[in-house]
Amino acid sequence: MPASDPDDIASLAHAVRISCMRVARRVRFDADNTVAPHLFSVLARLAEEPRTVGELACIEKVSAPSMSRAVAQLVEPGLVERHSDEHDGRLVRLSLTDAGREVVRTERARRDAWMTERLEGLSAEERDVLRRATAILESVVDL
Amino acid sequence: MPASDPDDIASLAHAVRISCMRVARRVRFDADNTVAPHLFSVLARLAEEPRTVGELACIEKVSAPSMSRAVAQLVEPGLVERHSDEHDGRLVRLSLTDAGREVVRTERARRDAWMTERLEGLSAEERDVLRRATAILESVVDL
DNA sequence: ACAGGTCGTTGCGTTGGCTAATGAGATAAA
DNA sequence: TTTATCTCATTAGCCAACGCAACGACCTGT
Repeated sequence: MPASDPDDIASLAHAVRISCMRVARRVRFDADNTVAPHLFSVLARLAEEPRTVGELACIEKVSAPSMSRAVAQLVEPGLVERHSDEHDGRLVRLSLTDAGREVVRTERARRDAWMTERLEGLSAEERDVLRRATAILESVVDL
Repeated sequence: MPASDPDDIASLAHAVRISCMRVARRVRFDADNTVAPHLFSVLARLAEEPRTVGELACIEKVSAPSMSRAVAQLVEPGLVERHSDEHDGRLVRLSLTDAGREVVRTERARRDAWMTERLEGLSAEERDVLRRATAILESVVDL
């Protein structure tokens, strides 16, 4: 049986990649963002847990100076707080303010709304396929 | 039956969105690109079929001037050709050169390689789920 | 105490995005 | 046919985000 046909897997890989990239693209575009995409990305990271500038720069794959500026833009409107580390004066601990958490919450709701709207047009079977697919994709990415 | 449970759809929407965005993110970061991302995106569109500057700008959701510059950057190294339209002198028909097609081919191979590698670890059933899921996602995005 | 390393910030050049304005060509009306 | 208008692509000029280089502040090891 052709279950492991290499060519088949390659074409599937292409299809999966294209689909995911298109979805991500649409989500980013359709959301007329309150916060700039790269700034929201930082907020989302800080929503997980407090971090330093260097950690954020590494996670977001940008240089330390770029992240430093991004953080400054989030501190200015009061979405992020700076705290100096007790044991190491060089470090700047960053965390969300209540306002920052609220921005993350509403922005996520808006992004999910776009997808929800489109999924409502699907059949129960199609949604079940997607449900199983997301579980598989998560395991693949986490790898 | 709970097939249309609104809450269920919302949580699925969130899961789908997150999965797709994570995959897209990983693909973008892991590929140390030969061609800049926004330029490759244009090449990929032209690989589908020849288009005009305006069409590309619309598809890629950028302004006409931005697309004009991007096209110029692709024409300069000989990846894209300009042809004036026979019936309408204002239009600039754009198409890939052989070199352009080669760039698309190798770049896609490199991007797909990451995904292929991970999909090889899956079972035939899991791959089938992904195959059906991509078809569904395409229809959802095209909507 | 001091030399070297790390963390964050600032200065500067590059690049891609936008809007406004321009030029070339099509199109419709007088 | 001539003129006005509209469309497409490009140019000009500005802004935002990035990276690199350089710096100041602060730890760490000798």
